[in-house]
Parts: sequence; structure tokens; C-alpha cells
Amino acid sequence: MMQPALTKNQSLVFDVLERSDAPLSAYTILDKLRDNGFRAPLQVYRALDKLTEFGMVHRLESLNAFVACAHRESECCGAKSAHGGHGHGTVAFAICDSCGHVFEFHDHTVDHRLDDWSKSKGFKPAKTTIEIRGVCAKCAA
Amino acid sequence: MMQPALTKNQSLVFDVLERSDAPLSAYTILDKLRDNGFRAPLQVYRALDKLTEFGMVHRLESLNAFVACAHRESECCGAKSAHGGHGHGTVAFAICDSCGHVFEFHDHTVDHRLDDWSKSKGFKPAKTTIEIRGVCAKCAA
DNA sequence: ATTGTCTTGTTATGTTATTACATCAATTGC
DNA sequence: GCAATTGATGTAATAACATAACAAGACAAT
Ligand SMILES: [Zn+2]
Ligand SMILES: [Zn+2]
Ligand SMILES: [Zn+2]
Ligand SMILES: [Zn+2]
Repeated sequence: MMQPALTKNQSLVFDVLERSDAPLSAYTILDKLRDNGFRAPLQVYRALDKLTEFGMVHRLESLNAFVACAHRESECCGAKSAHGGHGHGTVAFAICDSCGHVFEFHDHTVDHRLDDWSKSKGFKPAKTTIEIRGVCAKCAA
Repeated sequence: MMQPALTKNQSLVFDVLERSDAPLSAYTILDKLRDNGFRAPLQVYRALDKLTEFGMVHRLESLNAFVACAHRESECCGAKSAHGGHGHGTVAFAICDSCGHVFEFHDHTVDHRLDDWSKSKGFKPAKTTIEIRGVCAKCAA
């Protein structure tokens, strides 16, 4: 999917996420945007839905929170989605429970193994979630 | 962790989950146990916490729901937790969005790759979530 | 019996997400 | 120009998921 120019609300939500160094819940985003005219959760959820669809934002299922995509094209094997944009395949997250920092990475072997399992069972995967909760190097020190 | 005998509430919750062929939310479990004297969410959540701790129940993060463990010791490489009981390491789930059936499996290679990533970054993993949402063979047919 | 620990019951509250409906703006076809 | 369509927005109400706080009961160890 090619991503069109962002609407006003989408831009506001994305900017908030990009400036944050930890995942934010939809309601936290809402609070941060009250001064910009946001009054209801739906304004946030609608923007998040689109941004997620564009691949610019990821939802962290184990946290019920959202992060701006931190995928680095350069340090990646080149796994892309069929979509346009900077899209990517399955991505994994390591989430520090101490400082909240999220590391986004891609592992081709992991993808491949999960694909193999799916193929062997005739399971048709649509979306895969991989999240490692733990403590980052800095916080563990 | 060795698992002690289950308490009354823990048994009731576990039985409900074991009889179900799809994941159940805490509130659905609550409804099913009204006739057994359950009146409040906390009665369910407390039991679920313990059952999860014992490794008898898993929480599906992408669904906010719970399943009884379907781990087959026999078809497993032998990855065990340090705990007693039938404990296991990281397990993956394939969840059919059509019929709700959940396939629980373990892939040693995947575990190993994620461990490698953690080690390389000095990240200390505590709990890993792997969930594949899609459509099962039966439903895709 | 007293203490400590674990489980339970109950009420209230907090947090996350969606439904329903009205409105507004940009685009397309005539 | 002027419908008709489509997509974005605003607002209120509600649903769904989860925890805090406190009281009371069960049970074992001393
Ligand atoms: Zn990304
Ligand atoms: Zn950290
Ligand atoms: Zn299991
Ligand atoms: Zn199915």
C-alpha cells in the first residue's frame, strides 16, 4: 500500500509518537494532543489505524501501546512487504520493562522457521507478533 | 515452580478453559462461573494469575484472552523451564481468526535466534510472546 | 490461642477500545 | 454549477478489559 500524505490528525499523532522514546497508549497520546483540539479517543484510534496500515507505527500487543516505526532499512536483510513505502515483513520487538525503550529488529531465520511451521500445518498467517519483554543492557548494568 | 494442588476457584477456572476449544476472555469465564458463585472479575483474574504462574494456562496478548496449555510433552524437543511440573520455555501460538482454534508449539531454532539477538545486545529477556494470527487449514479449505 | 500466610469476597475505580450518528471537505460525474 | 460519492472529523455514549483497596475467612505452625 502506497501511503498518501498524512492528514492533520495523522500527522499530529505520528509526531507525538516519533518524539517519544517509549511506547505510548492511545489515551496518553490523547492527553498530549488536547491542546491541538483532540477531545475523544476515537480521534487517536482512527489516526493510529491508518498509521499502522501505512507501516509507520506499530502496536505492541503485550503493552496495549504504540511506537513509531524504528526500522532501519540499512541494517536489514531486505525483507519487504509487497506494499510500497518503507514496508517490512514480520518484525520483532525487545521492550525494556525498566526504561521503556523499544528495540525493533528483523530476523530472517525466525521468519523462515515460523513460515515453515505454517506451511507444514496448512496455516495461512496474516500477522505475526513477536515481543520480548525484559531489561535492556543499559538498565541491567 | 512446583505447582501445589489447585484451590477451588483455580480448579473451576481451569476446567472452563480446558473444556473450551477456543480462547476465553476473563469476563467470559466469569459469566460461565456465575452459577458457581463467581461474582467479580477479580475472582477470575486471581485464578488466572496462579494458573499462568503454574504454566497450566497461557495468556494470548493479541486477543486479551486465555487458553489452557496444550503443550504435548511427547512432540517436543525437551525444552523445559527450570521449574517443576510440565513447564516449558518460550512457546508460540498460531491462532485461527475464523474458528478460534489455537495451536501451541515450540521451535527451538526460533528460541535460539531470539536468544542470540538478546545476547548480542546485552538484553535480558524475561518473557517472550510469539503469536501468529491467521486462518487454519480447516477454515482455509 | 496467637501469629502469619494465603485465599476469598466485595465494592469501586481505572484503563483500553468501539458503536452510532452527525457533520464537513474534497472529488467525481453530469 | 450541482448532485452524488467518498473519506475525514467531531461528539457522546457505551463496551470490554484490568486493578486497587479493604474486610473476612481458612489453615498451618508455634
Ligand atoms: Zn517498523
Ligand atoms: Zn532499559
Ligand atoms: Zn503450554
Ligand atoms: Zn480455523
